[in-house]
Amino acid sequence: MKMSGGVEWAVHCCVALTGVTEPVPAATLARLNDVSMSYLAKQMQALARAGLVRSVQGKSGGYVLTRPAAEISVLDIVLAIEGREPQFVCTEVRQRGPLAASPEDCLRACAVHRAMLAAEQAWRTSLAGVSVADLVATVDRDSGPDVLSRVRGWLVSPTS
Amino acid sequence: MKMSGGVEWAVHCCVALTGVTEPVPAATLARLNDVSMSYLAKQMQALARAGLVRSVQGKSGGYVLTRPAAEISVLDIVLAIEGREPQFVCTEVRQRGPLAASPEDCLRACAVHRAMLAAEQAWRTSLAGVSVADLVATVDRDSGPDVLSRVRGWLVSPTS
DNA sequence: CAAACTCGGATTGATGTTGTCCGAGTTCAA
DNA sequence: TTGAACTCGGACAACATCAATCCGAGTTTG
Repeated sequence: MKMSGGVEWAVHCCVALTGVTEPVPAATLARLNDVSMSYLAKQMQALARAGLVRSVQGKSGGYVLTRPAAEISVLDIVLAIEGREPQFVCTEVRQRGPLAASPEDCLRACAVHRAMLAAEQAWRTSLAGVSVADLVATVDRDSGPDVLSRVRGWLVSPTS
Repeated sequence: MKMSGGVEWAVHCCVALTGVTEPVPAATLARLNDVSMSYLAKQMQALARAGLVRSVQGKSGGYVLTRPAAEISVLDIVLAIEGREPQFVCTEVRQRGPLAASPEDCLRACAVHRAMLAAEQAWRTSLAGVSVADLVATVDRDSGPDVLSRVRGWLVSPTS
């Protein structure tokens, strides 16, 4: 029930990529966050497979956001990294054992399953309501707009 | 990000234990659901450690609910099995790398962290709003009250 | 055209979950 | 009182998934 640590990196990378038009290599993003370059590359590949970023190969290649930040929700990123399978899988215990219910009585999901689905839906709705643009606005409000500006400038021409 | 399969068994066991005053052994609960006896015992131990059920040892021992079903939420069971650690752990990437923010600028949780916390809170709130008594009522409404009655009777004197 | 730089997937090690086992303790009955 | 059977409880392996790494395929650029 623990979320993959790569999700945090992926979200931070998406925030940093806002406002940058040139492709940014995975190695640059890794140095910015001081994390493993190879492993962050794996997360960026997952984002590319999900269509959130576009990968550009070649000498001055890297990753670019495919959509405006306002159209990328945190849920999109989480699903791209963690996968689309629901967190709770019902094994239909009511159809097993000596008092098994008949399959025709189990057309609707069982009560336990429905409670879990509702909770997961609430979770997804909350994440879907926050976009990368919202995160950018929050950071600007908290720490000032110059923080992200410096990050974007560093991504274009990294020093060190 | 996948929920432990033992959670499903634990919730079903709590539902089955409602209305039963005598202790029910783990072996009986395992046969009812046709699952591994030893592994279900592990889940029941976790419930006992969390104080949701009381374990009675000896010849006619077993497990009994400690509280009325209306006072046991699904969240209580999930936390007892999965643990109380939050699903998202912030590693404070903003304080790392060449553009690291100073610690005094990080007194409040970062925007990413807050979004994740809000989603997890929504998930917990949804689970906390469903009690075991609610699940019992739902099953009674869906399949009729005799289904759970037969289960309770079987738990007291199992055949086969 | 060649060289350098990029992404992409296949490979290995660490961590947590799933499943199993046997010993400590308690209750019941003789 | 004594014994025996039955219970829980924690310690023990097997499996799967996550974390981290490496090298090859492809592209751009000079």
